[in-house]
Amino acid sequence: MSGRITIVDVARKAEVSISSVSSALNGGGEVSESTRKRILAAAKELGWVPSLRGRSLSGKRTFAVGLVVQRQPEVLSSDPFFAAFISGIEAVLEPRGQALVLQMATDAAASTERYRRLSAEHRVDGVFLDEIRVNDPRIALLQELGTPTVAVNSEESGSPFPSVRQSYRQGITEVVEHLVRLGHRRIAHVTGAMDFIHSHQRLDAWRAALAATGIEPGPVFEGDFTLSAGTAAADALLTPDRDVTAIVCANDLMAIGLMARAADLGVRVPRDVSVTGYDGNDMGTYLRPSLTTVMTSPSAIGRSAATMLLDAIDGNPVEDVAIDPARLVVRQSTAAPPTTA
Amino acid sequence: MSGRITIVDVARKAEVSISSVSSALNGGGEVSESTRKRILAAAKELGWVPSLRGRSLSGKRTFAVGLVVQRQPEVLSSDPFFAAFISGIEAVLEPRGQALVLQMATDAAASTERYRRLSAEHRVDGVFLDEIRVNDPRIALLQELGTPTVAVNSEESGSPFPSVRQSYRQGITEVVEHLVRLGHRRIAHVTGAMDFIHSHQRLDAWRAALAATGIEPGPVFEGDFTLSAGTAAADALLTPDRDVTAIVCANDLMAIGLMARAADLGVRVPRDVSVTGYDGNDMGTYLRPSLTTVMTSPSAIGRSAATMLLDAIDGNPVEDVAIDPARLVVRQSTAAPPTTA
DNA sequence: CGCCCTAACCGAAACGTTTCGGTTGATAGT
DNA sequence: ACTATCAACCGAAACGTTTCGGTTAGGGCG
Repeated sequence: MSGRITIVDVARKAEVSISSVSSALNGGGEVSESTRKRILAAAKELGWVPSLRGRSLSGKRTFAVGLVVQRQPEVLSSDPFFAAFISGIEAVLEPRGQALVLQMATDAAASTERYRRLSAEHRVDGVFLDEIRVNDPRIALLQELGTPTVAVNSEESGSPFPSVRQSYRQGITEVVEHLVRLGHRRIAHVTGAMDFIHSHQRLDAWRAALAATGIEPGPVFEGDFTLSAGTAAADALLTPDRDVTAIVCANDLMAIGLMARAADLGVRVPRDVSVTGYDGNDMGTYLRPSLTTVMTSPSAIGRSAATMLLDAIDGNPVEDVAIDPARLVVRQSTAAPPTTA
Repeated sequence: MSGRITIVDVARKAEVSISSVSSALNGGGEVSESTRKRILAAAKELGWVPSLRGRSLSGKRTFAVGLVVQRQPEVLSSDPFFAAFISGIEAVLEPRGQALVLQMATDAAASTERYRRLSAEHRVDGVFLDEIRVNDPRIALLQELGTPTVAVNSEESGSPFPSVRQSYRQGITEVVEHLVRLGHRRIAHVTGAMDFIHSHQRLDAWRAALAATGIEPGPVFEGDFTLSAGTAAADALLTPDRDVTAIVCANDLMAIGLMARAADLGVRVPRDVSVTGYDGNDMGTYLRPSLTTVMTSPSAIGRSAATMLLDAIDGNPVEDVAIDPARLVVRQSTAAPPTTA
């Protein structure tokens, strides 16, 4: 109904050619100030908004960017990362008239396929690359497609795309130092799914921080970032003859799952064992005990990533961005180890 | 780089006209089986995918649908509803070659503005209308714009758009009956933000269920769906001289916040007070005590909504859909009231 | 006064599809 | 043998912009 008016109607009303209308809007060509005003007035009066359809065909731009998230629905539903990440992206996109195309994929094959189509159909001008995996096939694909891309927390060297990163080292070092200062000497780690590079990053950071304090690394349980992995970790680590007094989890969800199972096993947190998470999930504040964790900034990451991507699309040079490092937040789930030898 | 090939290249390679290529793909016109094969082979060999740019200009279709979510970032970050809802939508969209444009708005004005632009720019073929508010201005707007729209959990009569609904009555009735059966006679309610229609729906259902059992409604605390509203509710309802023995919360987040504060106040759940939520947040399973709640089906709602919207866009008649009602899930946070008079 | 320059504006092509009326050659009917 | 019919295919317009080369009128200059 309302979509009928086009640039032609505006041109007719303002008594100019359509090329002048276009120039008036985009500030491109030479239009006198008086006619520009007349044109804008006519456009406003008619309620004309340039159609993206015509615009993108002509201008080779879509004014949209893509994000493909690859998750098992299970993890997704309780993971707050993406909501905040996306809201950061949107905060940048909206004032610039861009839109976000969000797609979901359940496995790696589906995920690369989505990127391929996004690019082949010209649905977006650029994409975000997040949650990078070991030997991630999307990297080669996006390079081959030539689609402008911004990576999130990619590896610190050799990433072919500009990247925004929030350092995990400091936060995890702070966690370990915090535990050591409390007196812990036997500190375990529950990893994320090991096909993600950030699982390795966090594991390595945990090892390095322990090495720096001269303490032997405790047992490592291989998790997968899910709540249920946390309960499995509890079963594995909280045996009656355990010597572990603290457990560093690679994300909050696993820490929460672990604490739930600990309660079932009669292991008290933090009195019997200290537990830490990673992310800064709101929920952690409302657990009892509340969760000591490392606070990340998904929204800030989204803002930076979006800014970089739009710059890259415009053909401007883009530099890597480092967000202020994720930092330790001490809450109730950590305390001195039990004094019993 | 790879985006250069067009329908013209395919036509040339297959030695036909571009209109035949188009027909071969869309199954529309009359093309012999042999040439159709030849055309498809040529297309495949060249790796041609029809450009959405051209397609949408010509066909007046964008092959995208829009969702605007309006939330304070705070709530969003820990609310799992949207992730599951979106994944349900995507499950339907993807096989049909459609994409989801996701936008975020922080207040009502921004939200209507996003819908307006989405429509004016022709960025999408239709939209979802979710989290409907009392006197929601988006309803009149979308009617005026004429954009195909599917509503989620709209009011049961007088909605101008086809709607998918999951009944809340049964679940809340089950909650109340469950509590009454346990022996509770003084049952409070913590509402959501009262500008949402579903806050009223849940409040009314709570009242009705109590009325049906002949019990007077207990106190009502006006919350806003956030974790911190839950703690405020705890402070208001868990006074030392309280007579309330059970609290029905309008969502899980508030129940979780409430339980956290209850623990701080030394009020034991469920021994001193029973608490229930609404949604079926995964997290509720991993709290101790775990949360008795009403399990909703955001993913199924998303699937139905997407199916309906695509049908509406195709001009097919669309009927309202009712998802299986949300049902009570009993976990640890509910028990018999304390026996002390 | 004639020339060139420039500001201001216009016309038309181009972008990549779909669609629809038109053409062709073969087949069927009488 | 001639025409009506039909399957198969083609040509060109249309969708709504942007862009770029071209035109015009006016002004400055020698």
